[in-house]
Amino acid sequence: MLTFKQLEAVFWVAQLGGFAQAAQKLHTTQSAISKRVQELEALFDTPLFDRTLRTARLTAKGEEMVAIARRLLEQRDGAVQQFSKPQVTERLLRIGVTELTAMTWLPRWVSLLKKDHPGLLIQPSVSDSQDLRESLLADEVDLIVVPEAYIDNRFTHRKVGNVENAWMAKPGLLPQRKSRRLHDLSTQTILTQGPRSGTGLAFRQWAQRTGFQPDKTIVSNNLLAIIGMTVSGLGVSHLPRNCLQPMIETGLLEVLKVTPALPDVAYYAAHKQEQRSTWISSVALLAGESCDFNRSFQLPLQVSGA
Amino acid sequence: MLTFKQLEAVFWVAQLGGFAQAAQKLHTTQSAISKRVQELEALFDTPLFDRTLRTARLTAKGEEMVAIARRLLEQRDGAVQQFSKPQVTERLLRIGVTELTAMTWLPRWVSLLKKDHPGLLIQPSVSDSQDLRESLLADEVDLIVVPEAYIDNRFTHRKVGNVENAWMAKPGLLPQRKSRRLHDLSTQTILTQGPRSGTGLAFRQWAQRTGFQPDKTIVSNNLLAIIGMTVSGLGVSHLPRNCLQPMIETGLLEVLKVTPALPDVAYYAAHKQEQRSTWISSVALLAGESCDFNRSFQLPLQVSGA
DNA sequence: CATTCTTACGTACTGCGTAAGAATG
DNA sequence: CATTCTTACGCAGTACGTAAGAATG
Repeated sequence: MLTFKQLEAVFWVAQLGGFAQAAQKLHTTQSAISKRVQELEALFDTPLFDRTLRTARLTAKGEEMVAIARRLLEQRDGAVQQFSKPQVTERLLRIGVTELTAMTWLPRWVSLLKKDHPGLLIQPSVSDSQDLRESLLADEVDLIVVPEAYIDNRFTHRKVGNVENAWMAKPGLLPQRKSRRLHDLSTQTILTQGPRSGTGLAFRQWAQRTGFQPDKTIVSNNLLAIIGMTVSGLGVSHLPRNCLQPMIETGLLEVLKVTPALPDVAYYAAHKQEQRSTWISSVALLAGESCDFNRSFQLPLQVSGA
Repeated sequence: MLTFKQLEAVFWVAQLGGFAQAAQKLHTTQSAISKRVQELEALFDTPLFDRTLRTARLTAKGEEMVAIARRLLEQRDGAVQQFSKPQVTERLLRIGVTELTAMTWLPRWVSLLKKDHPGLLIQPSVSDSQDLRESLLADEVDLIVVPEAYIDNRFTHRKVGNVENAWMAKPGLLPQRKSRRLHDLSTQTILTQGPRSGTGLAFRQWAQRTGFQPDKTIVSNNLLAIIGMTVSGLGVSHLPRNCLQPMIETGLLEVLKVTPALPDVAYYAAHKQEQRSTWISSVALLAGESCDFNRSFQLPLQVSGA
């Protein structure tokens, strides 16, 4: 069983360069530290320190473990700190959105919020849907806007908009044709988002259902990166249609008519049902009013000179 | 002391709706679960379950704790799984970049990589600099491109480029003037990135040194969101200059001449020094060749209709 | 009165510290 | 031969299981 004590041991040994120093730091003895490290080594059946030298030197696996330990310990300390502080400032509104929202209607929403609630401190953070959902559960944000799939009974939610998707590619990448079947795409490199993203998840599930299995894929966790790589002709991707209209009109992207068509994705604003709820509800309402995934935005990326 | 056992207890009690079920799941007794939960409640001096009901119901704080527990346990399991798998596929290249890189020269880099290494599976992930650094340490990515501040002795690194920053705002937001002092900005709302971002960190340190203390700030973790809000006139921000040239030319943004000037930020490609290094080095070299933060890209955002 | 959680108590065991041992430079 | 980590061993405290108690619906 992995424990924090073990992680603390390897971390501080690595940090301070010795078992003795780590022992002092953790208010225990060298012996205990040695044991905890050995437990960890036994657990994963791999040495973490090079014992041939007199002084403790990390192995490659040890380096990795230290990095993992640092992360887990930071997570723990952060969680403790967050949980310990009794209340968040009342005039701070932390909203979480995905990239697509950030690119389209976030500014308008913030703008309306500032007008309706002057003096309010707004903190918009952008992340993938799964991260946002977890942040909301852990009370790290007050309200999120995510695809339907990430909505949960525990949240109060309200639909804010719909996103229409389409297959896109660099014009000329594929032979010109009126329309095509999904199968025709499977030899192409498919650019898609990771499983932590709403669009990525929806696409994966849809691909599963339709039995679509592309040969090659490039996976990224970032919409803009996908768009950029698509524009550069690195592959075919499924992208929000309407907001990319200008890029289609200027000939940077081409919409591919493919059957069956990609599904729409519905977006919801969600927050916890608590005391602040009534107030937060008005924020969610404003989200619904300002939401517009179809507003066009222009070429966000250079065309690669490859 | 917070332990995984305690977290597992509250998590599974919440998940399965009872102490007895959780006990079964964790191969122990109700009594032990009860104790672990009580330890946690004592640790934070707050009830996690409502004991007035016959069946276990979470309190508000309990909900929060469950979310925190879920996250920490997921982190742990992920770490274990990652550490347990002996080796990553040799033909998979996982690169980590910041948003700015994703928006400017990532597609070109990927394009060159595909040309030089056909058949290579490329996985670009986009995140903040601190995240990327941690991911590299934990062997979750093979190579990252981040600002100088996040480079570490443990990494092999190579400079790839330089980013020139400037103060920007929506034209007309501030009274027209040839040039201004930093002090003149302190009454404006400052849009800036969070402390986990390279630019955000550099700015904070710089602000500290120059004694700049803005009245109001809007903090986000996303460059695109900052740009969007700036274009919408929500405040003044420090942004990469050259790549936003088209937005300046089309009158969406205005560069403010302010003394003292904002510092440049140097970007480096970094990777661990290991067996694969020689190969990875060539990837880093290509990064240096394709890097160009000054390539213009056009308006990535709608103008807010607020 | 059945179900669900808490409390009490005796036990087993894990993890700790002391101190001696091994290895290195 | 001093320093650094490991091993051995006995001890102590912790966490556990059993079983009885309290509270709820």
